[in-house]
Amino acid sequence: MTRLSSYFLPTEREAPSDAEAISHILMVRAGLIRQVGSGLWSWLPAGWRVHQRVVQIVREEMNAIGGQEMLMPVLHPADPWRRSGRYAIEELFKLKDRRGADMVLAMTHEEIVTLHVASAVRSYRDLPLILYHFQVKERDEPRPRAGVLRTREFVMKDSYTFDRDPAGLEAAYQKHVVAYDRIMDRCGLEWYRVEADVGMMGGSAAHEYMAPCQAGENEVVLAPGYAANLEVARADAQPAPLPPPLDAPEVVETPGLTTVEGVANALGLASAALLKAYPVVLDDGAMKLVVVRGDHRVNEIKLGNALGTSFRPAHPDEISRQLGPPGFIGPAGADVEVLLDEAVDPGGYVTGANQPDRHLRGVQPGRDFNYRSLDVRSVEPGDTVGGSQIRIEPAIEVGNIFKLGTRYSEPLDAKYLDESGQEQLIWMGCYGFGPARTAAAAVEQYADEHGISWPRAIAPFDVEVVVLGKEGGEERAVADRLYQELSEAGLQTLYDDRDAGPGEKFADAELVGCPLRVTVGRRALAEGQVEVQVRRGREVQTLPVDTAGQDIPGLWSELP
RNA sequence: CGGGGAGUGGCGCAGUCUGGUAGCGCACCCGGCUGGGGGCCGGGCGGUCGCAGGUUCAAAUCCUGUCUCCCCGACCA
Repeated sequence: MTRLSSYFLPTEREAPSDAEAISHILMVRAGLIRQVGSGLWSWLPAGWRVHQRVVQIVREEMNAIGGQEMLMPVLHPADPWRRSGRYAIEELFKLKDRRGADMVLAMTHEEIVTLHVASAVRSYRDLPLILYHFQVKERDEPRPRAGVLRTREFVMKDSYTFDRDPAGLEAAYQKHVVAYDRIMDRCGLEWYRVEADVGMMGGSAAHEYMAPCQAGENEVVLAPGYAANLEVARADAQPAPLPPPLDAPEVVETPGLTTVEGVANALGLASAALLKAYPVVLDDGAMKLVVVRGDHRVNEIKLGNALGTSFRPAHPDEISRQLGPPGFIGPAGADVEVLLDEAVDPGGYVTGANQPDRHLRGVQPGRDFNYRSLDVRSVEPGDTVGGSQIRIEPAIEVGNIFKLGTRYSEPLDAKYLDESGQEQLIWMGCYGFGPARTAAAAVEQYADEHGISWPRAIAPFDVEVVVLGKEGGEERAVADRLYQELSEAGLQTLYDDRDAGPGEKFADAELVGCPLRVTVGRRALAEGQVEVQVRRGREVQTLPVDTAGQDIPGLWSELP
């Protein structure tokens, strides 16, 4: 029984002045969320209903693949985090208890769940396991933003799988693919499963579930049969327009021209006819010269993955000492290993001459310098995959699945005995899902100029009954009865029984965005009808009063 | 962390430059009218102007410090 006259749904006519993202503006205006501090949000009753609906869908799908729900605390002793090596993470909230013991607020639960499994699992007979919980995560984000899109505290479903070997992990991973695909479909979002960076954590595979929308912080690269995070995407570059080859490199004077654009303009060439040199220093102190086409950009994540180690850009003095004047360096004659991007086709290019105010033209990879070939560039609009042009779209990451391997079982000593009595490390996977981001993504994807338009599976209410006319009038009696009938038919119904004008009620209903709005007013009632508006598209139809209670549930079940 | 911006009733804002004891719209409360797209009339409630010092006869306004929030970028195990 939810009557708006006594329900805490504080809608606002105006957007918060500091909000930019659509989901931020609308979720606040619709009375779903309220800010407490930077990156800290309360969920008001209607907003929490949305959150809980997403949670329930996730729970059902996790249970369907054999997940076992549990609950672990948010406050942890620091020790397990020291053992796993994650205590140093800057985002980790650290505090002390009254005795001065170091504590942390959990950003995820690998350490704790692994310890439980380590202490309870003895035998291969105890595996596999899928454990999960819904729990608050705490992260001291450098920059929270856009309402509930990026917060310092949020509820996450995190599941962890424990298997005896890589094949078992693969099976657990595939189960999560199935569950997550279904979750995304059921929530009514547009989504992509994309290849993702496995990071420096040494995992072997990762995918992200992305909901495309304007406020997204990630970029996904799409082509028929292909979807990847821009961080790791590979594609074929458009060919570079190159001048005719030269028999040998020639020096050209380029005084003061230290940018690709400047040199290209001065020589009347396209940027793609130049090579860009990017000196980096690896962990072991070795300098490498990364070379990409002039119109391309080095992708530091791909570069790090290709190198298998972390690195930093070389300092200007290091460049001067080992290569030449910054702005005029190039691979020809360089005294460090050259890592040439795969998108550099054979041909003669303009490069830095490693001398002040000079470039070389007609430099050919292989002939004029030796190199190792790697894919280290960011893909760009115009690139193709399998002959089709790629699209690059912003998206919100709402879920991720990740093969951890033995990253945690090793430091935390999670082992089992196999059939031959040998101790073996447990193979783990971890899988996150954010209900808050799912809700925000749905707002972003389907909002129109009137407000939110929820997918029916995650709307705060299935249907909103709006009654027009005075207290005690016939409209009220009909609406009261309809509200009763819809509730009994199993629809979660919000009843706008406030003493307010029609304009205000319609505006609020469309702002809050329940998939159906039923209007009981004098005009249609005179014909024995009520009006039903489908929120998405705002089309209105009329139904006979007498059968509306039976017809509306069917209508609702047809909605997206 | 770098750059930019903002803190004045619940929300959105003006007032600050040029100091004189706080105002507008919406919301809210009371009464009446109205009743199909945020309606009208009348009467009200509500603010130590983020905080702390200082200057001054007098500070929302000037000075110093500090806290908080937002946006862009960097970062995001």
